[in-house]
Amino acid sequence: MARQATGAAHRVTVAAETLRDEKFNARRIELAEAALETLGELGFARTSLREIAQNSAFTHGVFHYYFSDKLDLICCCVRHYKAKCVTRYDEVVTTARSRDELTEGFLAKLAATLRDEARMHRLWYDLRSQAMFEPAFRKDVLEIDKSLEAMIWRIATRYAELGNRKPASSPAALYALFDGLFQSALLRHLASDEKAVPDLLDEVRRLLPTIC
Amino acid sequence: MARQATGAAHRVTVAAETLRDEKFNARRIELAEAALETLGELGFARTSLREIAQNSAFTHGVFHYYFSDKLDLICCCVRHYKAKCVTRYDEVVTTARSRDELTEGFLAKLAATLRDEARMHRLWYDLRSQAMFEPAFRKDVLEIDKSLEAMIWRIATRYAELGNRKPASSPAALYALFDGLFQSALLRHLASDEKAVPDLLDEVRRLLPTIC
DNA sequence: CAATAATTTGGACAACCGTCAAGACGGCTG
DNA sequence: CAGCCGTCTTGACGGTTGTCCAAATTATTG
Repeated sequence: MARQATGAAHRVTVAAETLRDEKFNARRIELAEAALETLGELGFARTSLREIAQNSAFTHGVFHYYFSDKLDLICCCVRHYKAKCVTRYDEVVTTARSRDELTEGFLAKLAATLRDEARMHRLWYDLRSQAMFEPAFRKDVLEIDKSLEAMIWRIATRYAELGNRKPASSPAALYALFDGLFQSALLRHLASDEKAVPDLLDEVRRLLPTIC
Repeated sequence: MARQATGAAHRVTVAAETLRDEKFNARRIELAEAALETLGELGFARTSLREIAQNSAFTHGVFHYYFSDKLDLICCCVRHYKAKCVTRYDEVVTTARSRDELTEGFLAKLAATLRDEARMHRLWYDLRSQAMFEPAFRKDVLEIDKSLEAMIWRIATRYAELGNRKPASSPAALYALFDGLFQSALLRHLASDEKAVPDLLDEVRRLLPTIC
């Protein structure tokens, strides 16, 4: 393609290219979303491109057309997953007018996401573990981890603010605590432990006043 | 074999059987230990029986003779790994005569294991994530998690005792906190983040007095 | 020392994997 | 309408996987 076009012709070329790029990217996300279905069901280790294609409306060739290889696809999946996750509690944080309101709103969302999106969450933990082996995943995973930490920190600071206090520990420690609790609860929940969710809620309810 | 043997003959038969069983089991552990080498290097998803065999002194057929299938082998690996892990801090806990002594002993071991046994630890996180997909892993993983929680609890109660206090939070919350911190530090360490270990030590040093 | 059992070997098998490429399809442009 | 380009389908490829098995080897027993 004529990269050296100038003036109006150049602008038209550029516009057409960005349009195509956007379309291309939208398709990538469509495919990534379909792949997430299967990945959430089977996990990274057991998921093949063919299985992904079979559980979707696409053929396995399309995936190779839009992604350079399997890692590229899964990186795209992880990155896309991030955007949906990080804003989960933002509405609760901004609308809550008291500590109790924030607590109950947070706990409700926590329980709902643990129950309804267990497959996506277990995929996240799977991929985070994969990042310990596969360098190609690390950048994205570390970035998502940072933004999850920031998400927890927003909740904590708002909770503290509503009590005219400041959080008693660092963002890293707070995130580690909630992440650890959630991970443990998720495993128990997936193992059909009926008490997993209520136990998590009890624990968090007890913990919140002590950390802020 | 003559199961209905009685008296002395019976006892001899039983003795021979248990001896054989023990030998059989010892071999299983030998094989599991060899498998752990490769599993720690490649992770669950990328490890095949042939790869395990090639990186060891055994042929791939032996593994199938001692284990009914791949899951059986890996379950055995996990179970064996457990025994080595859980006692890591016990000596420090029993010999420490002051809070500072316990703190420094704990931190030293923590840093050492994060640096020297990173591969085994990442395998543990990998397998714990696999348990969220593979029911066959769940029982063993949940059991190990419980005993790791108990391990942390022993440290915490001893630390509290040395200050004539009681731990300020539940065993589950304490374990979640330390596990979360360790997991995050491990990922950063594997990503060649020089500050991963010192940051973890700082965080734990700051945290210990606040939780007991 | 034979004979029986336990262990080990290494190859065969079908199924599956990621990757690739040749060609078909359909819309857009000149 | 012809030709091109981006998109997509389909099937084939070499390699790897878990599993199994018959034969060889070693250990144990009578």
